[in-house]
Amino acid sequence: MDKRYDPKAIEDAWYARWLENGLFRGDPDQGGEPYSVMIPPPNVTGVLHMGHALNNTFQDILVRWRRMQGRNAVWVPGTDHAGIATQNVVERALRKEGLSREDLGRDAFLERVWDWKETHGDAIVNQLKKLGCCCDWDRLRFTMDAGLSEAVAEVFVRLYDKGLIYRGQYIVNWCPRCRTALSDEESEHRAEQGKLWRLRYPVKPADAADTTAPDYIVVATTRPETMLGDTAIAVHPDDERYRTLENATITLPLVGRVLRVIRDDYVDPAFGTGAVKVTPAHDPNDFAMGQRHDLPSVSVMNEDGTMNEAAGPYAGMDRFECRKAVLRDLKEQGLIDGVEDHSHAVGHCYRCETVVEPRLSAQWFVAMKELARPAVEAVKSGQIDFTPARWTKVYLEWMENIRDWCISRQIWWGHRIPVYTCQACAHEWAAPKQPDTCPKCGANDLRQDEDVLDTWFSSWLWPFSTLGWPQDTADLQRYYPTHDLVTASEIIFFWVARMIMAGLEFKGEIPFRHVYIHGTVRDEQGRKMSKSLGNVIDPLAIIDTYSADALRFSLMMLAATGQDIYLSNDKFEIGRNFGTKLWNVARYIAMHSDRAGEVGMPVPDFDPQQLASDDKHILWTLQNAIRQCTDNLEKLRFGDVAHVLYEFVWGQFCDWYIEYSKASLYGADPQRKNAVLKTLHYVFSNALRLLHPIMPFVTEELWHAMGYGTQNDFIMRAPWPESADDETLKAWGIARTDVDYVDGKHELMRAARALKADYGIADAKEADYTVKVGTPVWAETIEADRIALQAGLRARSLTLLAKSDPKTVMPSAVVKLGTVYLSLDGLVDVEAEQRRLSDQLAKVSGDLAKVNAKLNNIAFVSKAKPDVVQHQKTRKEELVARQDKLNRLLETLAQMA
RNA sequence: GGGCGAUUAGCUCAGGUGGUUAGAGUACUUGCUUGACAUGCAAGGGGUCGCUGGUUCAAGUCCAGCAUCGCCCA
Repeated sequence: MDKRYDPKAIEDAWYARWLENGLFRGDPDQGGEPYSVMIPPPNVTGVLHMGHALNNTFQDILVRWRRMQGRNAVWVPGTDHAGIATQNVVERALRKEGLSREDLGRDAFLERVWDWKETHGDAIVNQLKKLGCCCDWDRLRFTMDAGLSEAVAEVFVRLYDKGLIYRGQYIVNWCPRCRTALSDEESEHRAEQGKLWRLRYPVKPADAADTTAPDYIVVATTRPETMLGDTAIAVHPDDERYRTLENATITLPLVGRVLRVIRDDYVDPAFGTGAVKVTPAHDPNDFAMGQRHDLPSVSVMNEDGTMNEAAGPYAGMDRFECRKAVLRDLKEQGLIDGVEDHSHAVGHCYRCETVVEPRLSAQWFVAMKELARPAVEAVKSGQIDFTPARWTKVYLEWMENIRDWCISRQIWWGHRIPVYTCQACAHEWAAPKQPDTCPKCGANDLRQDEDVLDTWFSSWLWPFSTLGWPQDTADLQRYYPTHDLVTASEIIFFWVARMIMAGLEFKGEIPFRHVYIHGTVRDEQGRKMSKSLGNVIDPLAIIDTYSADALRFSLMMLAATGQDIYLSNDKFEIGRNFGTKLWNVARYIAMHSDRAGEVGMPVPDFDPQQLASDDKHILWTLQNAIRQCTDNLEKLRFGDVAHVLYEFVWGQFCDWYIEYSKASLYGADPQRKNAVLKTLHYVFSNALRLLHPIMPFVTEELWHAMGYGTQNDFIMRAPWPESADDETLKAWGIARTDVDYVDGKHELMRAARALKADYGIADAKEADYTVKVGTPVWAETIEADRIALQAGLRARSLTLLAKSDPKTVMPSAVVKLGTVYLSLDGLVDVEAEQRRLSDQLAKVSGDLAKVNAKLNNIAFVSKAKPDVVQHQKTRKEELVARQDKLNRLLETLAQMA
């Protein structure tokens, strides 16, 4: 093996070999309990960012793990057509050629979009491959595919025929730049510091002689330009202040329109002046009032946000320019009553960030209430659960207050709404396929609706449309419902909730069992990563510098369940260093092995006679690690899995067992050497498999380098480790006392090294040690383990004392197994030694006082659980023993001084 | 305005159902070209667990209030 680990040399190669061997392929005809995951389809315009890397690493871990467990696993990948975003991209390209989409016409434009998709649409897919994702690429889907389009049309027709899709004039979120309607979810509200202007509308009393009437009524608005479309003034029905205005004439300034005064509960009499201007064509609440009071709607804006003819002299101006002009003119006429700063939430287009304009237009909607009911039930009953559980509330909250979904978009790229109107008889109907004739009158002059559907109208079918629905396919039968859905909180409403509704409505079954919501990737300062902030960390650049494994492992180490992840470049050193560590330990093992392969798998028969306590300890610790990994994966606690493995591989295996093994591997006893090698390979081959889901590449490389698999026998399909049962451990002669002893030995060795360090002796330098064994039980064990202990301590000599104390004064430390002394060539610094032991004593005495306080408390002894009390008693014994030893050592020193 | 989350070492964070001697990574200090590894080894310093009350034999952990920050929905 190379001295240096070079991930670049192996990652792409292994990925290619996995592909060649069809290891990612799901086969519905194969046995095994199915396990399926649907990728949250990234936009076809997308470029892999850290959020994708995180999201897909989780999924890849789950799929690889389940596959190793023997499940019939499939991970279905794909992209969505991202209607608005993709159209924007292509339009931008056209503009460079001086063309607009209208210049091309609908068909030619769509051809251009398809061309673009064919050339650029695979970018993100290829990037997922760099990450190592084991998606079944043969099943790659695109929301505009023939199959998925068929599903979309089918669903539309079903809902239409059921009366759940309707068209109507409503206020929608309108993006003047994209020139399309958006759903409520696509309009992102952001707090903005705006202004609230108070405008004066002149009042002419019904009775000219009435002098009590005010000269004007004051209304407040944040969007003055909309006043051009006002058709009424509204006050609260109980508001006495405005009684006199009932029959007065209110004139709309600048326009001269006469406004009605209406009384409506919607108005909050305590807010502002208690009177509000009503603009039914430009505000959803005003629109509702308009409906209630039969008000005319005057739209003053064009699709692109410029003012139309109804705006009179302002026609042609942009809406913001018009705002300035209106304010200027009102000011000239003395009709501005005041202005104040006002912070309010303003909707922005989630694609282009343009300020959304509420606009009256004819759109298609899905009535959601009926669809939501079973979807609420599915979560309430626990059929579907969320991790972390708190998202359940968020989901239910939204579902229970669900609003109808605006699904029409005034763009060209997408699924065209399959509604046809007969030009002869005006019959309107929805059809899954383009009809030739009107089913009512037989005429063939038909017109299809011009709009396309919201992209999410195809994404919400994703869990079953990707498996072939509406055809009843083998895939569908085998892999639906899917198991885990891994996604971010941002799209719970957009996507997760809607998929649940669609699954239940069209498949009659939930689309997935578990929803795992992970956090958002942020920069060091906690800001979202964005191109405009320039704080993006590009996962591909990280892969290039540190490797995909390093990226994945680092992300998992940092991923606490559901919490946001704060990243900086140097965070990825965690994974890189860990990968290097793995590589080096493999080199070490390989260096000492002539015939590695035969001991990797399956589980070897360990001869208890041949196993030393350290061997038993690492074997026991491994079982523990296996249990914890499986357990944490089942609970979707990815961060814990990474931490368990890090601690096991580095903290236990490398730091202790490997060091311990050196004495045997460099030693002369072939039997010991053999037993240690066997243990090394068994532990390492298990560790590699446990690590494989997180670090697929380096584990595959080492699996082969170590000879654990034959040429075409990949770790990818090696069995997931199972912890040895009690019987096996017994057969190997492993008992709890072995583990306790080695833990105690580690403590002793650490204390002994600290003695060296305190006296400025390099760790590498050999020293003479004496150990006074504290408990008779350990005496035998330590004596039997003397060689290993001596080697571990780098001790030139090791004197074991069972009963007597050492004759001379030496620096010492008290540990569970006894007292360890360091022999010095020079003089002992008595004062320093006294200080050190006194510090230890102070700590021990402090702890003892706390333990005693508990045990002397009758309430504690009588009320606390017996095992808790027992634990404190045991601890007390330990502390007392330590205290005694320390006192004795200090006495001896005192005699010296 | 409503809801949710966060507040633990200089920094980034773990601490499922209350009982640990409060941990990790990183940064820092000191010493190490030890035969897997300086992308490393060894030893160390560093914490009133945001504040105030409460429940309990026992609170970083549960409850209430407050403060600061962040997110979602109006």
